[in-house]
Amino acid sequence: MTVPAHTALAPAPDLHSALAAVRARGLRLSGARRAVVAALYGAGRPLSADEVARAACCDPASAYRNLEALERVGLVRHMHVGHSAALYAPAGARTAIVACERCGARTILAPRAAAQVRAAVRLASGFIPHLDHFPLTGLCPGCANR
Amino acid sequence: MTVPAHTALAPAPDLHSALAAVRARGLRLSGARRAVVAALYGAGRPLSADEVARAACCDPASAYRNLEALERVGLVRHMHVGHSAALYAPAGARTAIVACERCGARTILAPRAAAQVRAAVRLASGFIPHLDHFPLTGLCPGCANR
DNA sequence: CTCTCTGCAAAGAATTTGCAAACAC
DNA sequence: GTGTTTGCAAATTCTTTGCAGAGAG
Repeated sequence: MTVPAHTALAPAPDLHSALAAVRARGLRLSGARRAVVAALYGAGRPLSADEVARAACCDPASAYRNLEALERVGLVRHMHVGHSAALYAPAGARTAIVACERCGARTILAPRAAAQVRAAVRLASGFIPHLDHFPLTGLCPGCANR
Repeated sequence: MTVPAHTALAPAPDLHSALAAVRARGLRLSGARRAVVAALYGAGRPLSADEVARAACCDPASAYRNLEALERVGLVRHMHVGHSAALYAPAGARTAIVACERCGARTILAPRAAAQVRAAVRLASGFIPHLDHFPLTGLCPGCANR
Protein backbone atom coordinates (compact mmCIF):
# COMPACT_ATOMS: atom_id res chain seq x y z
CA MET A 1 0.00 0.00 0.00
CA THR A 2 1.48 3.35 -1.02
CA VAL A 3 -0.75 5.36 1.26
CA PRO A 4 -0.40 5.48 5.06
CA ALA A 5 -3.14 3.56 6.81
CA HIS A 6 -4.53 6.54 8.66
CA THR A 7 -5.78 8.10 5.45
CA ALA A 8 -8.21 5.23 5.24
CA LEU A 9 -10.25 6.65 8.07
CA ALA A 10 -9.77 10.42 8.29
CA PRO A 11 -11.44 12.86 5.90
CA ALA A 12 -9.01 14.21 3.31
CA PRO A 13 -7.85 17.82 3.81
CA ASP A 14 -7.14 18.59 0.17
CA LEU A 15 -7.72 17.36 -3.36
CA HIS A 16 -4.44 15.48 -3.59
CA SER A 17 -4.93 13.43 -0.46
CA ALA A 18 -8.58 12.95 -1.33
CA LEU A 19 -7.60 11.31 -4.61
CA ALA A 20 -5.11 9.10 -2.77
CA ALA A 21 -7.79 8.23 -0.23
CA VAL A 22 -10.18 7.18 -2.97
CA ARG A 23 -7.71 4.50 -4.01
CA ALA A 24 -6.82 3.64 -0.41
CA ARG A 25 -10.46 2.81 0.20
CA GLY A 26 -10.66 0.38 -2.65
CA LEU A 27 -12.36 2.55 -5.25
CA ARG A 28 -10.92 2.87 -8.73
CA LEU A 29 -9.71 6.28 -9.79
CA SER A 30 -11.73 6.65 -12.97
CA GLY A 31 -11.95 9.85 -14.95
CA ALA A 32 -15.45 10.70 -13.79
CA ARG A 33 -14.60 9.88 -10.18
CA ARG A 34 -11.52 12.06 -10.28
CA ALA A 35 -13.54 14.91 -11.78
CA VAL A 36 -16.29 14.58 -9.18
CA VAL A 37 -13.78 14.79 -6.35
CA ALA A 38 -12.05 17.73 -8.00
CA ALA A 39 -15.38 19.52 -8.43
CA LEU A 40 -16.19 19.17 -4.75
CA TYR A 41 -12.78 20.34 -3.60
CA GLY A 42 -12.65 23.11 -6.17
CA ALA A 43 -16.05 24.60 -5.46
CA GLY A 44 -15.40 25.76 -1.92
CA ARG A 45 -19.09 25.36 -1.19
CA PRO A 46 -21.56 22.48 -1.15
CA LEU A 47 -22.83 21.49 -4.60
CA SER A 48 -25.95 19.72 -5.78
CA ALA A 49 -25.51 16.49 -7.70
CA ASP A 50 -26.45 18.33 -10.87
CA GLU A 51 -23.85 21.01 -10.27
CA VAL A 52 -21.29 18.29 -9.67
CA ALA A 53 -22.26 16.58 -12.90
CA ARG A 54 -21.91 19.79 -14.86
CA ALA A 55 -18.60 20.72 -13.22
CA ALA A 56 -17.26 17.21 -13.72
CA CYS A 57 -18.63 16.89 -17.26
CA CYS A 58 -20.18 13.54 -16.45
CA ASP A 59 -23.64 12.07 -16.53
CA PRO A 60 -25.89 12.97 -13.57
CA ALA A 61 -26.31 9.26 -12.89
CA SER A 62 -22.55 8.91 -12.60
CA ALA A 63 -22.42 11.91 -10.31
CA TYR A 64 -25.04 10.35 -8.04
CA ARG A 65 -23.29 6.98 -8.09
CA ASN A 66 -19.92 8.49 -7.34
CA LEU A 67 -21.19 10.78 -4.63
CA GLU A 68 -22.87 7.82 -3.00
CA ALA A 69 -19.72 5.67 -3.24
CA LEU A 70 -17.58 8.46 -1.84
CA GLU A 71 -20.04 9.04 0.94
CA ARG A 72 -20.07 5.33 1.74
CA VAL A 73 -16.33 5.38 2.35
CA GLY A 74 -16.48 8.57 4.36
CA LEU A 75 -14.94 11.05 1.95
CA VAL A 76 -18.09 12.99 1.17
CA ARG A 77 -21.15 14.05 3.10
CA HIS A 78 -24.45 15.40 1.92
CA MET A 79 -26.86 17.73 3.63
CA HIS A 80 -30.28 19.23 3.10
CA VAL A 81 -30.70 22.92 3.40
CA GLY A 82 -34.34 23.30 2.46
CA HIS A 83 -36.79 21.59 0.13
CA SER A 84 -34.52 21.50 -2.88
CA ALA A 85 -31.86 19.05 -3.99
CA ALA A 86 -29.31 17.63 -1.56
CA LEU A 87 -25.91 19.34 -1.36
CA TYR A 88 -22.62 17.45 -1.32
CA ALA A 89 -19.28 18.48 0.14
CA PRO A 90 -16.00 16.86 1.16
CA ALA A 91 -16.33 15.29 4.59
CA GLY A 92 -14.63 17.48 7.18
CA ALA A 93 -15.57 19.72 10.05
CA ARG A 94 -19.24 19.32 10.87
CA THR A 95 -21.09 22.60 10.52
CA ALA A 96 -24.46 23.32 12.09
CA ILE A 97 -26.64 25.55 9.93
CA VAL A 98 -29.55 27.58 11.27
CA ALA A 99 -32.24 28.32 8.69
CA CYS A 100 -35.27 30.58 8.71
CA GLU A 101 -38.38 28.59 7.91
CA ARG A 102 -40.12 31.65 6.51
CA CYS A 103 -37.58 33.47 4.35
CA GLY A 104 -34.87 30.85 3.95
CA ALA A 105 -32.10 32.96 5.47
CA ARG A 106 -29.26 30.83 6.76
CA THR A 107 -26.36 31.25 9.10
CA ILE A 108 -23.70 29.01 10.59
CA LEU A 109 -24.02 28.28 14.27
CA ALA A 110 -20.92 29.33 16.22
CA PRO A 111 -18.86 26.29 17.30
CA ARG A 112 -19.24 27.13 20.96
CA ALA A 113 -23.02 27.22 20.70
CA ALA A 114 -23.01 24.06 18.62
CA ALA A 115 -21.06 22.35 21.38
CA GLN A 116 -23.63 23.48 23.94
CA VAL A 117 -26.42 22.16 21.77
CA ARG A 118 -24.67 18.83 21.32
CA ALA A 119 -24.09 18.53 25.06
CA ALA A 120 -27.72 19.25 25.91
CA VAL A 121 -29.05 16.81 23.32
CA ARG A 122 -26.57 14.13 24.28
CA LEU A 123 -27.36 14.42 27.95
CA ALA A 124 -31.10 14.27 27.42
CA SER A 125 -31.31 11.63 24.70
CA GLY A 126 -28.10 9.61 24.71
CA PHE A 127 -27.74 10.37 21.02
CA ILE A 128 -24.50 11.96 19.85
CA PRO A 129 -25.71 14.79 17.67
CA HIS A 130 -23.79 15.97 14.63
CA LEU A 131 -26.24 18.66 13.51
CA ASP A 132 -24.79 18.70 10.04
CA HIS A 133 -27.34 16.88 7.93
CA PHE A 134 -30.41 19.05 8.31
CA PRO A 135 -30.45 22.68 9.39
CA LEU A 136 -31.82 23.83 12.73
CA THR A 137 -35.15 25.45 11.88
CA GLY A 138 -36.76 28.58 13.21
CA LEU A 139 -37.28 32.26 12.48
CA CYS A 140 -34.55 34.72 11.61
CA PRO A 141 -34.49 38.00 13.58
CA GLY A 142 -36.26 39.82 10.76
CA CYS A 143 -39.10 37.34 10.32
CA ALA A 144 -39.51 36.98 14.09
CA ASN A 145 -40.48 40.67 14.28
CA ARG A 146 -43.82 40.18 12.56
CA MET B 1 -68.95 35.47 12.78
CA THR B 2 -70.06 32.46 14.82
CA VAL B 3 -66.56 31.60 15.97
CA PRO B 4 -64.64 33.60 18.60
CA ALA B 5 -61.85 35.65 17.10
CA HIS B 6 -59.05 33.91 18.98
CA THR B 7 -59.59 30.68 17.07
CA ALA B 8 -58.39 32.51 14.00
CA LEU B 9 -54.83 32.54 15.32
CA ALA B 10 -54.28 29.63 17.72
CA PRO B 11 -53.84 26.03 16.59
CA ALA B 12 -56.97 23.96 17.15
CA PRO B 13 -56.89 21.48 20.05
CA ASP B 14 -59.42 19.01 18.64
CA LEU B 15 -61.21 18.02 15.47
CA HIS B 16 -64.32 20.04 16.23
CA SER B 17 -62.55 23.32 16.78
CA ALA B 18 -60.25 22.59 13.86
CA LEU B 19 -63.23 22.33 11.54
CA ALA B 20 -64.59 25.60 12.94
CA ALA B 21 -61.19 27.20 12.49
CA VAL B 22 -61.08 26.15 8.85
CA ARG B 23 -64.18 28.24 8.23
CA ALA B 24 -63.00 31.05 10.49
CA ARG B 25 -59.90 31.42 8.33
CA GLY B 26 -61.84 31.85 5.16
CA LEU B 27 -61.58 28.34 3.74
CA ARG B 28 -64.65 26.45 2.61
CA LEU B 29 -65.52 23.30 4.46
CA SER B 30 -65.70 20.90 1.55
CA GLY B 31 -66.01 17.16 1.91
CA ALA B 32 -62.41 16.46 1.04
CA ARG B 33 -61.17 19.21 3.32
CA ARG B 34 -63.24 17.95 6.20
CA ALA B 35 -61.93 14.43 5.61
CA VAL B 36 -58.32 15.59 5.45
CA VAL B 37 -58.63 17.41 8.75
CA ALA B 38 -60.37 14.42 10.30
CA ALA B 39 -57.62 12.10 9.05
CA LEU B 40 -54.93 14.22 10.66
CA TYR B 41 -56.75 14.51 13.98
CA GLY B 42 -57.76 10.87 13.94
CA ALA B 43 -54.36 9.39 13.19
CA GLY B 44 -52.60 10.46 16.37
CA ARG B 45 -49.34 10.51 14.46
CA PRO B 46 -47.94 12.46 11.52
CA LEU B 47 -49.11 11.17 8.13
CA SER B 48 -47.67 11.42 4.65
CA ALA B 49 -49.78 13.13 2.01
CA ASP B 50 -50.48 9.74 0.49
CA GLU B 51 -51.67 8.31 3.79
CA VAL B 52 -53.88 11.34 4.21
CA ALA B 53 -55.34 10.84 0.74
CA ARG B 54 -56.09 7.20 1.46
CA ALA B 55 -57.58 7.93 4.88
CA ALA B 56 -59.64 10.78 3.49
CA CYS B 57 -60.64 8.88 0.33
CA CYS B 58 -59.64 11.79 -1.83
CA ASP B 59 -57.25 12.35 -4.69
CA PRO B 60 -53.60 12.80 -3.68
CA ALA B 61 -53.60 16.13 -5.49
CA SER B 62 -56.47 17.29 -3.30
CA ALA B 63 -54.65 16.05 -0.24
CA TYR B 64 -51.58 18.08 -1.19
CA ARG B 65 -53.65 21.14 -2.00
CA ASN B 66 -55.61 20.93 1.22
CA LEU B 67 -52.57 20.26 3.38
CA GLU B 68 -50.89 23.27 1.83
CA ALA B 69 -53.95 25.47 2.35
CA LEU B 70 -54.31 24.33 5.95
CA GLU B 71 -50.62 24.91 6.55
CA ARG B 72 -50.88 28.39 5.04
CA VAL B 73 -53.51 29.36 7.61
CA GLY B 74 -51.58 27.80 10.46
CA LEU B 75 -53.71 24.74 11.20
CA VAL B 76 -51.25 22.14 9.92
CA ARG B 77 -47.49 21.76 9.90
CA HIS B 78 -45.29 19.41 7.98
CA MET B 79 -41.92 17.95 8.88
CA HIS B 80 -39.22 15.80 7.36
CA VAL B 81 -38.00 12.87 9.29
CA GLY B 82 -35.58 11.34 6.81
CA HIS B 83 -35.29 11.06 3.05
CA SER B 84 -38.85 9.96 2.45
CA ALA B 85 -42.10 11.86 1.98
CA ALA B 86 -43.00 14.80 4.19
CA LEU B 87 -45.24 14.13 7.19
CA TYR B 88 -48.20 16.31 8.11
CA ALA B 89 -49.81 16.86 11.50
CA PRO B 90 -52.14 19.34 13.17
CA ALA B 91 -50.23 22.41 14.26
CA GLY B 92 -49.67 22.32 18.00
CA ALA B 93 -46.84 21.86 20.42
CA ARG B 94 -43.54 21.94 18.60
CA THR B 95 -41.64 18.70 19.07
CA ALA B 96 -37.91 18.30 18.50
CA ILE B 97 -37.00 14.89 17.10
CA VAL B 98 -33.51 13.41 17.34
CA ALA B 99 -32.71 10.92 14.59
CA CYS B 100 -29.85 8.49 14.06
CA GLU B 101 -28.21 9.14 10.71
CA ARG B 102 -27.05 5.53 10.49
CA CYS B 103 -29.98 3.34 11.56
CA GLY B 104 -32.85 5.81 11.46
CA ALA B 105 -33.77 5.38 15.13
CA ARG B 106 -35.71 8.36 16.43
CA THR B 107 -36.60 9.81 19.78
CA ILE B 108 -38.30 12.94 21.03
CA LEU B 109 -36.08 15.45 22.77
CA ALA B 110 -37.24 16.22 26.31
CA PRO B 111 -38.84 19.68 26.52
CA ARG B 112 -36.28 20.89 29.05
CA ALA B 113 -33.40 19.95 26.76
CA ALA B 114 -35.20 21.44 23.79
CA ALA B 115 -35.50 24.70 25.70
CA GLN B 116 -31.77 24.66 26.44
CA VAL B 117 -31.04 24.06 22.77
CA ARG B 118 -33.31 26.87 21.71
CA ALA B 119 -31.70 29.24 24.21
CA ALA B 120 -28.18 28.42 23.04
CA VAL B 121 -29.06 28.80 19.38
CA ARG B 122 -31.00 32.00 19.96
CA LEU B 123 -28.20 33.56 21.94
CA ALA B 124 -25.55 32.70 19.40
CA SER B 125 -27.44 33.37 16.17
CA GLY B 126 -30.36 35.67 16.91
CA PHE B 127 -32.64 33.12 15.25
CA ILE B 128 -35.60 31.82 17.23
CA PRO B 129 -35.35 28.09 16.68
CA HIS B 130 -38.40 25.85 16.52
CA LEU B 131 -36.58 22.56 15.87
CA ASP B 132 -39.73 20.94 14.57
CA HIS B 133 -39.26 20.87 10.82
CA PHE B 134 -36.17 18.69 10.47
CA PRO B 135 -34.81 16.27 13.05
CA LEU B 136 -31.60 16.85 14.96
CA THR B 137 -29.12 14.45 13.39
CA GLY B 138 -26.48 12.25 14.95
CA LEU B 139 -25.78 8.76 16.15
CA CYS B 140 -27.98 6.76 18.48
CA PRO B 141 -26.27 5.12 21.47
CA GLY B 142 -26.10 1.77 19.67
CA CYS B 143 -24.57 3.08 16.45
CA ALA B 144 -22.16 5.31 18.38
CA ASN B 145 -20.54 2.20 19.92
CA ARG B 146 -18.92 1.15 16.64
C1' DC C 1 -74.98 32.61 -8.80
C1' DT C 2 -70.19 33.05 -7.90
C1' DC C 3 -66.01 31.57 -6.65
C1' DT C 4 -63.69 27.71 -4.48
C1' DC C 5 -62.63 23.15 -4.65
C1' DT C 6 -62.60 18.52 -6.82
C1' DG C 7 -60.86 14.52 -9.59
C1' DC C 8 -58.24 13.19 -13.34
C1' DA C 9 -54.36 13.49 -16.22
C1' DA C 10 -50.14 15.26 -17.26
C1' DA C 11 -45.98 17.68 -16.05
C1' DG C 12 -41.92 18.32 -13.07
C1' DA C 13 -37.96 17.78 -10.04
C1' DA C 14 -34.75 14.66 -7.77
C1' DT C 15 -32.98 10.37 -7.68
C1' DT C 16 -32.44 5.33 -8.89
C1' DT C 17 -31.89 1.38 -11.88
C1' DG C 18 -30.89 -1.76 -16.12
C1' DC C 19 -27.77 -2.59 -19.50
C1' DA C 20 -24.03 -3.01 -22.89
C1' DA C 21 -19.78 -0.86 -23.93
C1' DA C 22 -15.44 1.33 -22.01
C1' DC C 23 -11.95 1.45 -18.71
C1' DA C 24 -8.84 0.76 -14.46
C1' DC C 25 -5.73 -2.20 -12.58
C1' DG D 1 -8.41 -10.51 -18.59
C1' DT D 2 -11.63 -9.35 -14.86
C1' DG D 3 -14.46 -6.72 -12.29
C1' DT D 4 -15.62 -1.81 -11.86
C1' DT D 5 -17.47 2.17 -13.83
C1' DT D 6 -19.58 4.78 -17.54
C1' DG D 7 -23.24 6.97 -20.42
C1' DC D 8 -27.71 6.60 -21.97
C1' DA D 9 -32.48 5.68 -21.36
C1' DA D 10 -36.17 4.48 -18.69
C1' DA D 11 -38.34 3.90 -14.27
C1' DT D 12 -39.55 5.64 -9.47
C1' DT D 13 -40.97 8.64 -6.01
C1' DC D 14 -42.83 12.78 -4.35
C1' DT D 15 -45.14 16.86 -5.51
C1' DT D 16 -47.23 20.47 -8.52
C1' DT D 17 -50.16 22.20 -12.20
C1' DG D 18 -54.03 22.69 -15.91
C1' DC D 19 -58.53 22.11 -16.71
C1' DA D 20 -63.53 21.40 -16.88
C1' DG D 21 -67.10 20.11 -13.96
C1' DA D 22 -69.14 19.71 -9.03
C1' DG D 23 -70.12 21.91 -4.81
C1' DA D 24 -70.09 25.46 -0.86
C1' DG D 25 -71.91 29.64 0.77
